[in-house]
Amino acid sequence: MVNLDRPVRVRFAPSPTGGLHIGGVRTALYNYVFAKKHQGKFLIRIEDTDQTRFVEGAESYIFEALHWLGLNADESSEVGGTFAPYRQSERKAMYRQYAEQLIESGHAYYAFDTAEELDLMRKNLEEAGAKNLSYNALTRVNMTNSLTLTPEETKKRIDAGEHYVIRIKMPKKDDIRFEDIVKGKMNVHSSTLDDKVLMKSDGMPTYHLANVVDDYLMEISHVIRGEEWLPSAPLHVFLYQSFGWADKMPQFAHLPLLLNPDGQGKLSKRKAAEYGFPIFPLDWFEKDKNITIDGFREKGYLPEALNNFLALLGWHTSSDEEVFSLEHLIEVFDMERVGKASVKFEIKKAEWFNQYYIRLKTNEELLQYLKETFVKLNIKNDFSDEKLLKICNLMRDRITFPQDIYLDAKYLFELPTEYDQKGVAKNWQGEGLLFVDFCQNNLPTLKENWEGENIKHNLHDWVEQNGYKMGKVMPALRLAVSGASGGADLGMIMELVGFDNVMERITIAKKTIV
RNA sequence: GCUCUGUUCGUCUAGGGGUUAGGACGUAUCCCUUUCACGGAUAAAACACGAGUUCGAUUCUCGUACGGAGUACCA
Repeated sequence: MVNLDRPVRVRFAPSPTGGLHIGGVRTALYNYVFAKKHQGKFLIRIEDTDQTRFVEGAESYIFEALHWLGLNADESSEVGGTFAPYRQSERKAMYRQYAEQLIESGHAYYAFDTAEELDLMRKNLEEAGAKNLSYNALTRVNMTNSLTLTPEETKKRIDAGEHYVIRIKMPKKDDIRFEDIVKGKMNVHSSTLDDKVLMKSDGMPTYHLANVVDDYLMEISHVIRGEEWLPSAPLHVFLYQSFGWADKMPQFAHLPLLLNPDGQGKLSKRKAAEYGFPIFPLDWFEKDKNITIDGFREKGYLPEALNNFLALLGWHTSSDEEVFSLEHLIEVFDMERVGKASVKFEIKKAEWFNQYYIRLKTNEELLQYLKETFVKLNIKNDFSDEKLLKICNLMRDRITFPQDIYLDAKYLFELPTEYDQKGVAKNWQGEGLLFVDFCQNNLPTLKENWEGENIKHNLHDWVEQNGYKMGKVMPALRLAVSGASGGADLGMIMELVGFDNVMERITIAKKTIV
């Protein structure tokens, strides 16, 4: 059950380590929608406690992506807020006191073991046939920490500037229980958990500490995150208890993971590329490799389509309704209806949504896309807006992406360079050729009234007068004019291309097609 | 390995002790059309397996199989 006893405040907490994974985008979406649904606040907190993984530009990328999707934060490192700062690196100083509080209350301890010693411990444990290789209640008694050292020795080492970490002291036997909104009742025995590091030797907190402290301080009511966090949730619960914050503990909701289309593993960059779809919302430039990873936006996906598609990956209403605007999603969303099972990411439906939302656009909006495409592909054209608008109208029902207005109608902008093979074999003969000749002779009579509908009617009349079969004859003309066997209304194509151009195309076709 | 977790058409899912197991995407066919789309119609397509409980189980329980996650001084 979703607990709504206190003001809803949720956070999306990405790490600025690279492009934002599409799974993270979905997490942000669910957080946003949940917050808005309950008149709550949606915050974005940057979890940059790992200085070695920090990537320049990743944070601004995250904000740009979320803005594009309309998932704007009420509080964040970008817009600020009463709980600022919202960047953990800027909160560094405040974590230590909490870690020390835990040491004082006996819930944590200092540990001086080096990486080598840790490796050695694990190796020995493995050789001894131990099934649990972790730093825990059993093994900590053999390690170098404030539990095995005298207080004096511990102090001496710290004062001497020796590197140390602070670890949680996980109880030997204790049941840790909590209720997850999507997974239900959880019960984990503390003996299966380890003494996770809370404070790193560089003075930075680990995710676990920072996350719990910040969620508490920022009065987060619900933690909505990916299922990969489920195994560490008991640790987080234990931290709340250890701090004495049990009554302020947020409610957890662990979202099912997005899997590769073949179901093998978490959705990965590699598999996404293999299956030919983006995994990042926006283009992401990887400096070290000097390559750009495709983004949904640049591929032509509309934000409303992506949101709609993502919303349905792991969530569904009890009705058959599947088309939701963000606003509508906020109305109908219900966290309790989030599914438990992981979800395979198949792009097909996203394409369908894109096509669907494109058809909802006005011709004027499509015109903007067309112009953007021209700029992007460096295409020059001397068509008037009036003409371009007609092109948009002509193409709107047959495209999946905005750039298709141009890409699928190239023949409107340039002379055909090749002719559809199958079409030629099938239609460039007999009646078809006769009809093309007929058109070549008679089209000039329409020059003064060169308009799609008029051309079409006359074409139809001519077919009838000559006793030709429409299906035999029109494809040949189409071939001559556009080079293709399929496509938009031929009359309109001819109007848009223009009389002189059509005549030229027919001449060229007769010369070129053999 | 260990801990956690999951399993309804190809995919996303609805449903839930007695149903013709519903929808959407995709696929196929048909209608519309000069063609391609759009639109409309139709079809093929699923309860992982085995026990138990029950008059009855896809639905509840337990196992099995298979999948996923975690297992760092990363988040």
